[in-house]
Amino acid sequence: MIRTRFAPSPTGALHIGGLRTALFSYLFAKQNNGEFFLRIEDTDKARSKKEWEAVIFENLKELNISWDNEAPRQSERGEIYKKYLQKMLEEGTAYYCFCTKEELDEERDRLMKEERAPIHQGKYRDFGLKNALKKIEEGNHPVIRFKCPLNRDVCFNDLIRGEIKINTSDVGDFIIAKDLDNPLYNLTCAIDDAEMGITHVIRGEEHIPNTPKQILLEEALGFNNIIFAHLSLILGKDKKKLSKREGSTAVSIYLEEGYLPEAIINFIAFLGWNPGTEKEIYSMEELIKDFSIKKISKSGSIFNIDKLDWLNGIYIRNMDLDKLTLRCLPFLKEEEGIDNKKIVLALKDRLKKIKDIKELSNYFYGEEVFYEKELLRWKDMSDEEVKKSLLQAKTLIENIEFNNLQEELIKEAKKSPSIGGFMWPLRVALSGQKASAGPAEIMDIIGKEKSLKRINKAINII
RNA sequence: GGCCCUAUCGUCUAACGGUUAGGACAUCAGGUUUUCAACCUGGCAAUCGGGGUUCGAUUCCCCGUGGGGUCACCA
Repeated sequence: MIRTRFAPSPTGALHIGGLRTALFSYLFAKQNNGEFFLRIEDTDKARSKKEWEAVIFENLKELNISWDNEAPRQSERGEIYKKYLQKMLEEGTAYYCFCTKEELDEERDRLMKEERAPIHQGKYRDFGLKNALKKIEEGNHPVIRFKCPLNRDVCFNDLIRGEIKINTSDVGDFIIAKDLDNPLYNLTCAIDDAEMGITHVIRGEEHIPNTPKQILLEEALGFNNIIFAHLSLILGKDKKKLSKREGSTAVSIYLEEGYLPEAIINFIAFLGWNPGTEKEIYSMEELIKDFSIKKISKSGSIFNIDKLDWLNGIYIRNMDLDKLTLRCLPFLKEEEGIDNKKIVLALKDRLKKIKDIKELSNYFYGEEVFYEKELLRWKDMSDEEVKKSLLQAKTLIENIEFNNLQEELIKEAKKSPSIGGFMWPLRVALSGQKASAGPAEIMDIIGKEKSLKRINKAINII
């Protein structure tokens, strides 16, 4: 059975790149009737926070990405890692290293100066466990390094990039644990992937340099091989990797702004993948069906918010009105006699994201609207003409039922010199806006009394 | 700097080695509309450079160049 996983560190919000990794892993597992797991990589005790963990869970749920089983926390698996570490130490695939930070820094600087890769040369590689243990007894605190095989090519077949080959001389004796109780990423990752029975690891390109390390660890520990697929990065406008630190990369921000989960998923899926047809609107079910790891593109893609806006607009327009209204409610005011559902209907075509409705709906509420007198003027009308037009509208409105407003207005407008000359001043009188919903829609929402009040005010301004 | 990844319109991308290099977003123009949206029609716009291989290269190979990643007692 195919098993994939998403293994975030709870050191910050779920970000766009992480979401895509999770999504692709999820899609791949589900389309193969496999399992998709979550794992919390919180070995960095200082930076990991339970709050972030909660946010990540919450965001994934809201986006409809569900996982199998409960997500294990690495911080609770210390004994397991310890066992493996001891085994490696005994078998000699790992060793204690007593180099000090200063020593290491010095070595690093020297190698850089020599224009070589700053890879630790393994001073204590052959020191021997017995000697090391004695040194520990004397009060030294070593780290644990992997004893990397010398000058060997590590090859793996990346599902997206094909064969990748890295020589162990470019890997070096990397640190796998600070001590027996504090294992580091590469070790815990290799162990957990094996213990969880992960078959395919789909992750970001930044992990390519970690892959040979994990493969070497797999070998040393006698685990099965895992198949890797490395996704290209999602880039910012500056063509640099989207950084966790920028607020705008946090998935939660997009959710809060009112990007619909379906739209976000659809958009993210198309960042670096497409079905090869011209179909662009995809539900999660359709994605599971059509997704193909072979069609994932190799080059990085820039996060283009314009396209998200467009997609989100489509989802908003296609949404059931009641559901959409429910979504909009947090951004709308409450006023007696005002039907918010009607406001949503009147404005939905103008929304890029749900939150937009907050600004766009202001003029429906309250008694008065404020604006410059000049705004009431349609093209080169004179003051008298504007006033006359508004009076004409006033008379009409006083004498009709609010049933077929649009029809009545058009009928009346056709009697005047120009339709615009009638409609524009009326619309501005009602909304106070250069751009707004139509006068009929506004009056239908705010009612006769408020409409007349606003028209009267406009007449007085002129 | 070493190692690794990568290269088609501004952006996301399509194209068994043979296409007028296609689509979408953005943009521009027109239509519709009282305005703004929405909607419809149309336009502009790309194969990084140089060598090969081949009858033929966006596609395969090599070398440049550009971009990115990584080289932590972070993950």
